[in-house]
Amino acid sequence: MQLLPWISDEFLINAVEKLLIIADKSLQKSETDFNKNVLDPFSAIFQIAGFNISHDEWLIAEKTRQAQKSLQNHVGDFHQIILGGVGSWENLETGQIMDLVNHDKKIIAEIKNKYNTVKGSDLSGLYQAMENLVSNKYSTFKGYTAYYVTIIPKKPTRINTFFNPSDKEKGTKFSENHDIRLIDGASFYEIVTGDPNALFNLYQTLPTVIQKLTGKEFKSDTINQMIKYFELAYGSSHSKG
DNA sequence: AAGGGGAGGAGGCAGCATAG
DNA sequence: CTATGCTGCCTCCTCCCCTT
Repeated sequence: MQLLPWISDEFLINAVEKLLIIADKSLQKSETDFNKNVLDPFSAIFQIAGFNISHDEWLIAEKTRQAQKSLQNHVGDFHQIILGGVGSWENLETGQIMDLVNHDKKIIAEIKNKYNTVKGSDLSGLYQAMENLVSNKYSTFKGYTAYYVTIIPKKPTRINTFFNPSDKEKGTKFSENHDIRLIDGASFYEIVTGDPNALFNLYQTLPTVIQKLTGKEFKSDTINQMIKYFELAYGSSHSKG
C-alpha cells in the first residue's frame, strides 16, 4: 500500500531524506563554521543577561539558531520538490521566474513557504512578472493561470483569490486579474493532487517516512502536538470528509 | 484616548552561482 | 580560492485605521 495515493513512495521518501540530510549538515556546520558569520557580541551579552542563561546555554541556543536558519531556507524547496513529483507537474530549475509548471492544466506557480516571505514592495515586481508571463503573446505561458502560493497562509482558512498587491510605482492596487491568483498551501495541494486533504495527509505521513529512514519514532504526544500546530496554521477543516 | 491589527519598509542571516 | 550579487526566509519597526 502506497503511503500517499498521489505520489510514489520513492519520490516522497527521497524528498524527506533530502531535508533530513540538510538538517544534519546544518547542525554540523553550526559547530564547524560557528564563527563564519560574525557573531553579534552585544546580542550575546544581552541574551545571557536578559534571558538569564549561562554561556553554555547561549552556545547551544546560538548553534540551534544558526542551524534552523539553514534548514528553514529549504522547507519551501521541500514543497516545491514534492509538488513537482506529482503527475505532469514540473519543478522548474532555480533561476527560472516561476517554480512549478503544468502544461496540461496550463498553470504556473511561484511557491513561497510563508505569507510574509516576500515583502510588500517585492510583491509588486512578482505581480508584474506573473502578468507578463500569462499575458504577453510571445510568452510560453500565454493563457496560463499563475498562482502565487503561500504554503502557510496568513490566517488559518483556505484562500484562492485575486492576487493584486499594490503597485509600488503608483501606490494603487493592480487590477484584479482572474488568471493571477493568491492561494494557500492546502488549496494548492488540492489543485495539484485532486485530494482536498493532500497537505494534511502529507503532514501526517511524515513521521512514518522519517521513521523508515532513521528508525526514530515520534512519541504519540509529540504527534498530537504536531497536529495541533497544523490546525493552528490551517484550521481544523481538514479532518472532515 | 488606548490598543489591536494590517500594510509596508528595512534589515539580518544563510545558500548558491558566478566572476575574478 | 575569495568576493560579490542574487534569492529565500524571517523579524522588527512604524504608520495608520478601526474598534472599544
